[in-house]
Amino acid sequence: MLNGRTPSVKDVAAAAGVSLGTVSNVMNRPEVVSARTRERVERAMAELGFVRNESARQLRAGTSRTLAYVMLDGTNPFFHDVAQGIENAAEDADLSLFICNSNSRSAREEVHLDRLLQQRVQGILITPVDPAAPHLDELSRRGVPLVIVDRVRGADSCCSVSVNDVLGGRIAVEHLAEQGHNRVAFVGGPDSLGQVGERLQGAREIWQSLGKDPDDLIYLPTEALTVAEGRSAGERLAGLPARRRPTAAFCANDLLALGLLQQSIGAGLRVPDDLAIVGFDDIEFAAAAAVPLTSVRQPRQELGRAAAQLVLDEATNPEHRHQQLQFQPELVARASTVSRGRAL
Amino acid sequence: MLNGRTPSVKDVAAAAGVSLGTVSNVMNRPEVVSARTRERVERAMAELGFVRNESARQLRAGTSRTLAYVMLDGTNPFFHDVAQGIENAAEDADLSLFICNSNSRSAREEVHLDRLLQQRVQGILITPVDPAAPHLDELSRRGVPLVIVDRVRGADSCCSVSVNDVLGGRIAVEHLAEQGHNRVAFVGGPDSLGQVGERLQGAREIWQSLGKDPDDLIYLPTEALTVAEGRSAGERLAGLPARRRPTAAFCANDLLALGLLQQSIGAGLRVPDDLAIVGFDDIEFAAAAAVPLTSVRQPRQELGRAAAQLVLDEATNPEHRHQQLQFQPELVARASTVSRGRAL
DNA sequence: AACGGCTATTGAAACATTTCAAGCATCGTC
DNA sequence: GACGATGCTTGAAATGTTTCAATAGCCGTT
Repeated sequence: MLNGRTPSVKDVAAAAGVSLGTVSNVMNRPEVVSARTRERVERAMAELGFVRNESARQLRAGTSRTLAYVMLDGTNPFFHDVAQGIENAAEDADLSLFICNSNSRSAREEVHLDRLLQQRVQGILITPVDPAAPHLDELSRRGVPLVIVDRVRGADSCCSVSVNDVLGGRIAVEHLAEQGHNRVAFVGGPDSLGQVGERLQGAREIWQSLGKDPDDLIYLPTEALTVAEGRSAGERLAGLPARRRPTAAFCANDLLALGLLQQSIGAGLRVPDDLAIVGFDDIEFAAAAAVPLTSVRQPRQELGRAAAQLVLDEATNPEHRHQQLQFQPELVARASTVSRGRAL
Repeated sequence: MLNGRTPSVKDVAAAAGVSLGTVSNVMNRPEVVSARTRERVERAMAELGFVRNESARQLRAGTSRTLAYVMLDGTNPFFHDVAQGIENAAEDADLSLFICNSNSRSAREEVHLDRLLQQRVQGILITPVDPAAPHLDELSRRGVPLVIVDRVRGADSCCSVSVNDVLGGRIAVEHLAEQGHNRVAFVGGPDSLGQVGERLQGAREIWQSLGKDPDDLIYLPTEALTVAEGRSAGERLAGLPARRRPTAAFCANDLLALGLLQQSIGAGLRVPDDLAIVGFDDIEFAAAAAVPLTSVRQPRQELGRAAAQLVLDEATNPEHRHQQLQFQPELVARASTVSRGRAL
């Protein structure tokens, strides 16, 4: 009767001598069924090795038990920390988390979103390639709970969770100025990326308000936010004529900073004495670098957790209002900007 | 008639003036439906914004379109590279990939597996906390296609994909011996971890066959394979009396090696002149370290891709035989073992 | 005009669950 | 001993697809 099939509620019901509905009740509202039959049903389940079919459950109940996060760049540990924060929140709410990776490709992002729509996930968290992409509007229009992570989107068409990147740029450069640097490079790009633009803006603002010459804040553009690009920026830096060469660099993220650090040390520079370096994100490897990296810390896990809470609110609370949450970054000073034995 | 609901095949059929079955055919075997009606149906879908309900599809068709990977440690980039390899293979097969993370906790692993069973995923790839855990047998017994990644399991109860860790240990230590080191530390632990034990075994084998004194291969145990543990190992290393202190260290993975590297440089040692260091895995940050790290490379993405292919074979090919695939590791020599300007 | 062979479409059953109104005991109360 | 009330259990409908046997239409042959 069960020939090889994986057992269904029907089989359990038969084995326990009760009806379908009772088995379902045991799973979904155990309090309405008497202790005696509950126990009988549970034993039957265990004996048969019954595992509830989630597709059928979801089809009938109309509600799924999963959240999804579409991350921007799988090679950047920052996003994995964000994902971990989401996962923790999801675990608390007894939900599963689907993790996808767009690898910064808009087409791939769209494929993932389409599939998530088919899965009828409860909500989608995303760090988008382009926050203005029309396929994101599409989601809102469909009424899928949506939260933008680490970016913001025009108007309040949906929730977002981000970090004050302008402020991040300010504190990074302020720190360098305090250390006595008068010629500083900003390494990052492409500046069409929201974060890069804002971190640069913050850097320029504080530089100006400190009364420094704008020409002494040098923009060193990169093609991407990777270690390799950081190295290449280092080479360009070394190629500058000595009187124009900066004594410090503020990198738009830690991967760039690590690349720059590596290239500089390899070229015989002393860090921080010949070149001070500040990164952004404070990923785990920042502290673990051979010269521990000063960095602007974002509350990565917190970011993910907050985003998950927003998406759950949107999914469950009918009076939900879209919010733009913003966290404040914080400078973590380490050896890459502060000489050993030299007081702050 | 459609009041707010998300449209179903039925709505599409009505809008296009055809039957349910035809709409389904348009999606699943477009070749059997005439160009004219196909076009009509497709227009109706676009107008209504129809998105197929995957739960219903899966319930009826009995087959899901997802694979799952349960990774061991989300903080280790190695596993993300493996995941990327799986993802690529999944993409080629037009499947989605569910990524879970057990964070080395057996209980969490079990929760994930249970949920994946409920989802009726096509197959499960896993780097288990303990390859002998009974809940893995449970999966095999249920007939879920299963592949163990980066570990092996007794007998041929299921497929596995791994790297020859004994050989990895041999080539690492052989390389150090070639560089003239006569006193070498092995850093890693706990040695209940399969990889750690086998890498250590390989190290001991080659050490002996080179005719060196076993007492000069020093085992420095760690609690986990993390950067912090690497630093702590560095402190213990520094604490050894000079005549017993090794001139080289072979670390069971790159995170340990990076921690050791950082601690050593911070303590004023020159790498590789005072201490040569070899890691294992060749994660991206290995090459990017301030002293680029010599490491034993595992074909990480290849590992994932091969595992995905095995699981797909098991899922689709009735004549599938379990296989234990093993890749060979390869030494990547960099500055952490080879002095600049000194020929290999 | 009947027929056979195509191709394109249809209709109904099936998938495994949840939900809910209705039914059935059992019990205490008058 | 009738009556509600209470507490469990049941049976059937509903969810959105896919699948497949059956049918309808069409064309060319005889």
